[in-house]
Amino acid sequence: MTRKRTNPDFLNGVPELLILQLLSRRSMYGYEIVQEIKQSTGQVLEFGEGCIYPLLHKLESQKLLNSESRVVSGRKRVIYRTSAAGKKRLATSQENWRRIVAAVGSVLEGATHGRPELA
Amino acid sequence: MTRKRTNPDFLNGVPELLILQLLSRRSMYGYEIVQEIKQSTGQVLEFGEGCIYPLLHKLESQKLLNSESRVVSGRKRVIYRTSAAGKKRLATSQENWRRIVAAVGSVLEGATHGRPELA
DNA sequence: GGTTGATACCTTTTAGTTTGAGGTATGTCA
DNA sequence: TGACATACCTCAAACTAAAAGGTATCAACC
Repeated sequence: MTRKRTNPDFLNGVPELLILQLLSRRSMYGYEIVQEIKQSTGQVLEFGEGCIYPLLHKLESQKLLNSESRVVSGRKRVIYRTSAAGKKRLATSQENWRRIVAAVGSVLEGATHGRPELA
Repeated sequence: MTRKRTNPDFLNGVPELLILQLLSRRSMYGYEIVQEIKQSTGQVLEFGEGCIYPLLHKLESQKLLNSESRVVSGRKRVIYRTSAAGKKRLATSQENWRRIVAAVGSVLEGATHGRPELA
């Protein structure tokens, strides 16, 4: 309808973080990643192909991912995997994520200035 | 080169969430909010005035905030407070935040082991 | 008296990101 | 044959925070 959210709350940078994480465990191809994120978050996070594919290309051009092309039963697959540099980036990105989650949590739970009142 | 991040990772929508939260506890003015967020997060989050002021105006125009002008020792202050509608929005926004944090966490902590079953 | 810095408000421009819609092509199943 | 899932890809639109600039008052300092 009228509200078309092209850049929804709280999701900025999350696709990149998840891609680096998933591909550090095992290699996957784009379409698979889209499905995997959907499933493993119980449909809470759903990033479309229009989000994932450009990101894979960007991360690969930054040498954070390695890729390899295969043909499986007639269909082309491009298989990606997090590189060594990608794992470094993943580590700092994870830490950044946790720092921010903690900081937001401290405001939400009202741990401002020694005022441990009710929430 | 000094890369200029205009929309940094993980922060999308966070300023709005924090503003609604802070102003649901007590009324504050813009400049105060900027300082408060900086302090209460230990400098982890620092949103400039160019981010906060436009947001205050937007939230007020959406009736999520009430405002009141005062003059304190010659300086004008616009004091804001979260409205009833704003508290509703705050509640859903908080829940959304927690859902996303949990979802991302489930991927980040998702061990290398087998597949989790349906809930 | 003049300069600096902190307070307090505001706007404009810019860059980056997800979305959604669109496109191509193959294999499988009814 | 048609429909559908798979699997890849691209592009414009919409939204948001950052940065930098602007106005004005007051307190402190030399």
